Amino acid sequence: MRMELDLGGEQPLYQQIRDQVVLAIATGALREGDHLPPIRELAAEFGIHFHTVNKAYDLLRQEGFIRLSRKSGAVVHTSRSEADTEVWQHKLRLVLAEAVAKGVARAQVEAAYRAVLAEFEHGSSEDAPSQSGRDA
Amino acid sequence: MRMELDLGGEQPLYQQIRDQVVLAIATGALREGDHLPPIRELAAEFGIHFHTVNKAYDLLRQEGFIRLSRKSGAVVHTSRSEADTEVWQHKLRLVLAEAVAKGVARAQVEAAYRAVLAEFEHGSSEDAPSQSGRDA
DNA sequence: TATTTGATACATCATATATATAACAAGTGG
DNA sequence: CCACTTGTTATATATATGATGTATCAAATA
Repeated sequence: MRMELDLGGEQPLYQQIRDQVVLAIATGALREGDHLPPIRELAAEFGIHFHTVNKAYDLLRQEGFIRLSRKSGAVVHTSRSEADTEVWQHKLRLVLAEAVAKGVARAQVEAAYRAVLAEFEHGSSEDAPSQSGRDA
Repeated sequence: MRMELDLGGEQPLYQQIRDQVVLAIATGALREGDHLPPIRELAAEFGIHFHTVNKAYDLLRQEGFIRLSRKSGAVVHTSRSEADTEVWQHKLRLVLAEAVAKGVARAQVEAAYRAVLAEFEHGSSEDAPSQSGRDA
């Protein structure tokens, strides 16, 4: 997976990493069982400290997106039962509120919604192979 | 409008205030021309410093949701040309990515989406929604 | 003039972010 | 056994952000 970080951006680096991974999972660039790069390796790639990457990975683990172990490193873990739906539903409500409050037409909101879901429609078996770190 | 702040919460107070106002506008609780409470008054109501409220109002002004003046105070300003669509579209993409990455069924995402938009349907202008919605 | 309004300019304190260095623990392979 | 990689943890430091405190200013108004 390719990742882009905005050094000196408004958003924290660990949050950016976390978001990129979530997006990669949603688009299918990362799938169940895929390995994320080791924290030191990813840190070196971006020229940041491994603690920052570690924080991002730890956050992803807390949210249930990956599993961490000294044995297998960071592994994508998508098979999740219905968990905290309130979290993303609240975020969805807020972002839609922003659009509506800004007077964006419902049709345009709908179009954006469809476009995003279409982007995340990676069926079940296609996509490009994930070339990240090591892989089994 | 009623507002609830989570003191000591994870999110900054000024961000919470900003979000509450945006939500109020989306739901129709706040409309074009409505006045927000003076910063000192709102600060006193929540027991926080007026600087915090001032920061929230300033953020809302930057985003174009309200207008500030010593004359009229803080006034809701919804009639706005569709400008930065990239901002909320990017947020929408991320929040939908979270849901998809967590394995939430598309039907459930759709239901949440419909429910939120229905909540924001305060019979203003815009285009009518496809009346094929159902409950969550 | 006195009051209300947002706007600013300082300051302090606490927390968050990011880096730096070091060490530890578990697993792998020469 | 030893070297290496992996995530994990512990300090420490520097900077940025969040929130408060105090004070003042500027424009509008009663």
